[in-house]
Order: sequence, then structure tokens, then C-alpha cells
Amino acid sequence: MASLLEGQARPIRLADIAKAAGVSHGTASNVFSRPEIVRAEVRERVKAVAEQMGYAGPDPKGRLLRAGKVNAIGVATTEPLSYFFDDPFARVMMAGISEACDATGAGIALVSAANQEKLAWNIRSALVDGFVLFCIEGGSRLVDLTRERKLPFVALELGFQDETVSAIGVDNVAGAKLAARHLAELGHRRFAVLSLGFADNRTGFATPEVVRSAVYTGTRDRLAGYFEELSRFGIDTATIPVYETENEEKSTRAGLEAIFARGEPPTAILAMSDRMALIAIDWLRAKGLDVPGDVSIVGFDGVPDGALSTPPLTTVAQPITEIGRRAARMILDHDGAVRRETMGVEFFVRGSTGPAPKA
Amino acid sequence: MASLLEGQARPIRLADIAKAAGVSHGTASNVFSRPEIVRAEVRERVKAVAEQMGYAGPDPKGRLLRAGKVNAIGVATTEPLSYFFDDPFARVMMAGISEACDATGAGIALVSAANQEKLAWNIRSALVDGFVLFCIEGGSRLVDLTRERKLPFVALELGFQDETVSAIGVDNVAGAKLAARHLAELGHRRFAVLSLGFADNRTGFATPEVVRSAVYTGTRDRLAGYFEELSRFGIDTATIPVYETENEEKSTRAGLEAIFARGEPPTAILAMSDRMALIAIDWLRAKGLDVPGDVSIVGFDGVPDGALSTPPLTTVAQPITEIGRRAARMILDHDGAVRRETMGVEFFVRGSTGPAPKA
DNA sequence: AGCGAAATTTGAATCGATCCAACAAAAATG
DNA sequence: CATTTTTGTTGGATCGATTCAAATTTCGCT
Repeated sequence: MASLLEGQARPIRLADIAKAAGVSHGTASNVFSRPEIVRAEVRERVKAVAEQMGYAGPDPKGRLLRAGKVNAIGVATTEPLSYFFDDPFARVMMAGISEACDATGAGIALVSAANQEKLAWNIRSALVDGFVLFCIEGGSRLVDLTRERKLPFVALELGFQDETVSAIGVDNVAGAKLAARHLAELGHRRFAVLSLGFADNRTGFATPEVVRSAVYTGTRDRLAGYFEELSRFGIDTATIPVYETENEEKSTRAGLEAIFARGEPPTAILAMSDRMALIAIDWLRAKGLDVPGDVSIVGFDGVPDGALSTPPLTTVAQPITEIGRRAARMILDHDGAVRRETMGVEFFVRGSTGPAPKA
Repeated sequence: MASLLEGQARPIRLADIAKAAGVSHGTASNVFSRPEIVRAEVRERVKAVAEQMGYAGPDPKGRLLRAGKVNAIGVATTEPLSYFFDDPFARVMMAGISEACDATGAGIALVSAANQEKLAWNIRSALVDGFVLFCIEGGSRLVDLTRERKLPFVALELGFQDETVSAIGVDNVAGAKLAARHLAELGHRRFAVLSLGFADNRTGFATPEVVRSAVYTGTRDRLAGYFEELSRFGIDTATIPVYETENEEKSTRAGLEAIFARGEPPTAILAMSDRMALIAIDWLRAKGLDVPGDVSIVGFDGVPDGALSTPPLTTVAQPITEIGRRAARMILDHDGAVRRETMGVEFFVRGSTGPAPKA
């Protein structure tokens, strides 16, 4: 009885087993971690004692300190945890990361937090061997926070000037050009851009000034790609409205309102994410505008949902799963080097784009 | 130079900082964990030394051992890790778990493994305060493995006789009855059941013997609910084919083949998961059969995809998110008690069910 | 029985922090 | 100025394991 109550109060340690079985803790440890080097008789005795005392097996907390390696990678974002399961882009990315982790038996720790302070704490105290960072809104702070841990980490999206951080992303300029050329070739001449952020916490029409001082160079590059290609077709890019959203419902709808409130509405929308593109399709339909009859839309990302929408989305597809796989592997077999990989994109022409309406 | 190389070889510990700054390790620790109790002058000096030596801050591995609490819950399954991001049921469940974790700032560790041995190892060495178990195929082994850790855990789906394990699930009998009654009232008289497993690694038509000796009582209960309600309508349940699948594509299609290969095909299918129901809709369409014109189908789960299929799926909806929330909370504020919660279900009549075809 | 080799076992050291009782120094009080 | 109180600092103990060189036991063989 008494022993039962004591058991409740303080979990049994390996040392307790050793003492009870009359062996050193070295031997007791071996019984669990390398049973083959312990004499059978002793091994069974120790195991019996452990069983009888209700020992839970070597506590990973203790083992960890000695071993040093956690065998898990952290995946962090500034969004709430549910982002990993809700967002289509994140989900495909996680599938790639999962694959790489499954292959080596590593675990995944999801790190996030409601507010800044908790995020900092969670990053600081995450039990992981390295991080994969979802660098969306607030990505630069996430990088700073993570850097402090002095663990290997990879930023998804090479949205940073900073060449000292490992990153994997796509060729934004090339992808954007593909999208722009496609629309220009269909005869479109009046454009609008639904843009990702150039810096944190911004929303609204982006001025050239904002673009020039962009923190997120990925956003800047996509815009540069759009503009460069459109110029080639003789289009005056200075007049194209570029609306910065937070890549979610509210600001995207606000952006569309703002864009269509101006005179001469666009016949083509370049969206820097499928998310925004899909929201745009929905918004346009609600306004009674036909896609692609009245307005054509091109997305960016290549999430599975894009193929299922009505009309299906024409988009610049990133090799999302492959990016995830590589990111995870970069952490798993980290060699101390900083790597920056740029992946190619594919262009999927589907139903959301068509010839420019006859004016 | 030398110090730089040494720094590479062995990460700097708090003790190194303490020595270099000429304070005790106790004080050095306080500088980081309770800065307010250290004299400003000392605090700044220690911080400066830490910064200069490239200290990464208190290592959570060390802290953990003292603190005892990880502040993360493990979510485990026998499926590969990608299951959490691919499977609609899992995703909604994870959203609920995420919510509860976000609220308390806890992290989520995903635990899984390709093979049995690795799974055992991963469960044994997961750094978590408790587990939420996805008890699908192989659930009983997962429970056994987890029990050994002597940490709090909750089984999702009260698929176990074992009243000593905490679990959250739905009222399977009531849910099944709802589905059966709906179809019976629509005039259906010839049924087939796409069943979940009664025990591990089984597939094919289930005999009454198999049903009687079910390991997964959740499956048994759903079947019992179906049968009880159908009997009430004077239907001879003994003739109803019950095909056990592994709740995935292959075995479900095999089941449909087998069911429709028999004489007198069913006009109504009771599927114990939306997954199977959706696969069935697809299979039937491919066979040229109309849903619900020729065959009606009722699912079970209430995943979001069911609302988007063509036709949208009539189904028994579990409060999945709420189950996830509660499961996580059960671990987060664990009080040592074993809890078994049974949640109610809702019945959504959508487009996959209609009147029985005139024979 | 005696001897060296092989197989086991031991116990101190280590991993990297936090906690806390005891002590010291400075400040407040009589 | 002596005494109490407050504030800051110290260093040993602890969390729960693993590791490894050294000590011990066992075994095979003559």
C-alpha cells in the first residue's frame, strides 16, 4: 500500500530499480538500452523488478540530456497551429516534410503561438534538432528568433535578402513572367495585382516607394517579373494597381473592392497566391462578373484546391511537396553549410483565364 | 581564433558564461530566467559576456530535466505522418486539438512511424506530457505501447472495451440508427454495409463470429445500431452483407466489387466512414449507377469534403472539432482520473440518399 | 590448480540547466 | 551606532539518464 502511494508521488527512476535489484545503475541502464551485453540472469531479474515496481522505462527527458539529439524537427510559423491543417499550401508542404521525416523516423514538432511573447518562448524552448520556418507574414522576426537558438534552420520562400540564412524557394521572377506573358498573349491590357506583403503589417495600394524598400524580396521579385514581362508588350506598368493583402479573406476582398472602385476595371488579375485568386473568383462571381469571360485570373502556388474550383485555376505551380522534402532533409542531414536552393516552377493553364473581352 | 574553434566544437553552456563573467552559475541562471532579481549592473555584464561568447540561451534540454514538463502533447497514430495533413477526418480533429493547444501555448508533437519497431521507439522516446491517440487500424497496440509510458493519454473513438483507458467518442449506436432509419423510411429494403475493422488486419465479409469477437467495439456498435433499426422495419439483417475494409481506396473498392458481384444488389449502402462512402459514390458512378437514383449512400463522420462531393453526402456527423478540443484539454489539464466521454451526433440529410428505386 | 582471455559489472563523470537554503552586503530602523 | 530588514549572491543538490575506463568475474585450457 505504502509503496503504491509513494509511487504516485514520485515516479520510479532507473536508480530505484538498480538499487532494488542490487545492481549498479550502469547495469540497470544497459538492461534497457543494450540488453544483449547483460547476462541473461541479471537482465531478467532487473526486468522483473522494473515490472513489479511499475517502472515506465528510461525517461526520454534524462536520455535526451546525455544524447543531445532529439530526433525531431520543429516547424514554425507565426500563424495559429491550425494553419498547418487548414491552409492548402501549408498542408502540401507538410506532406513533403512528413515524407522526409518518416523516411528517417524523425518526429515533427509544431511550433507557433498566439502572441509575440509566447512565440519567442516557444521557439526558445522547442525540443528539436532544427527548424523549418514558414516565412509568411512576420517571417523576418521568426528568423531572428530562430537564429538565436543556434540550431540549423531553413526558411521556406527565399524572401530574404539575407544570404546567411539557408532557404528554399522558387524562381519568383520566372514564375511571374509566365503568368504575365500568358495574359498578355491572350490580349489583356488592363491589369491589377493582388500582392503579398512587401513588409509586415501592411495592406492597401503599394507605392513604388514601398516596393523599393521591400523586406520580402519574394514579393518584390514576383512584381518585378509581372512588370518586366508586361512592359515587353508595351503595357504601361506604372498605371497598374498593386494591392497588398495579408493573403486572407478580409484584406483580399477589400483589395478587390478598391481595385474595382477605380475607373476602367481590369480584365486580368495577377494574384500572388492561389488563396487570393480563389477568393477573387468567388468575389467576382458574387459581383456578377464572369471568370474568365469578363475577368481572367492567374494564381501562384499550385495548391490542389486550385484544380477543383469552378472554373479551375490557371496558376504558377511551385513544387511544394519537393520543397518540403528538401527542407526537412536539409535539417535532418545538416552539415553546417548555408544552402540556398531555387526551384523551378510550372505553369498550369486551366479555366480561369481566357481571351480579353472585346472592348 | 582558438576560442572560435572551440566554440564550434562544443556549444557554450551557462556555466561557461558564469565563469567568464565571474559570477556563480546560480546567478547566471537567474539572469536568463528571472532577470528582475539580479542587480542591473551584474545582469548587463553577464548578458554582454553571453552575447560576446555566442551563447544560445539556456538549453531547453537542460531546463526540461529540472522542470519535468515539456509543454507539448503528442498526437500518435499508426499511419504515416502525412496522415495528419491528408486525411479529412484527421485534419478536422487536429484543428480542434490545435485550438486547445493554442489557447494554453502548448506545442504539438506528431508521433508516428513506418514500422512497428520504430513506432514503439518513437512512442517511448517522445518528449511530451501526454498523448492523444488516433485509434484506427492498429489502435489496440498503440494503446498498449502508450500505456507503458505511464503518461496521461486519451484514445479517440471509444473503440475499446477497456474501461481503464480515457477515451472520447460518439454514440455509435444512436448514430447508426439514424442512418438506418433514414434509409428504411425512404423505402429501401436491400442493404449492404461497408464496415470498419472488427479487429486488426482483417478484410472481407464479416461473419457473425467475427462481429461477436470484435476488438473494436465501436465498429460492432455501429453495426448493432444499423441492424437493430432495420429489424424494426422487418428487414432480415442476417442476409445483409457486411464487408470489412481498411478504410482506404483499395479494400473499399474490393468490397464494392464483392457486394455487387452477389445476386440482388443493394439499393442502399451504409458506410461506417465518409471516406468509404465517398469512394463508393465514385465507384458507383464509374459503374454507371446513379446516386441516389439507383443506390443511396449514407456515410459516417461528417467531414467537410462530404458537403462538397457530387452528390453531397448524407451522413452521421460527429462533432469532430469538439472531440479534438476536449481530448487535448483532457491531457493539458489532466487530473489523474480516467474519463470516458460520449458525444452526440447529428444527422445531415444531403444529396446521396433518395427513395428506393421502384423494383 | 593456475593462467590469460573474454565477458560482465561497477561507479564516477557527464549532459545543462534550476532550485533553494545559507550567507553577505546594503539599506532601513530605533 | 547597533540591530533588523531587505536585497543579492553563492554553491551544493537535483532532475534521470548514458558512458567508459577500470575492476571483477567467468570461462577455457593446460
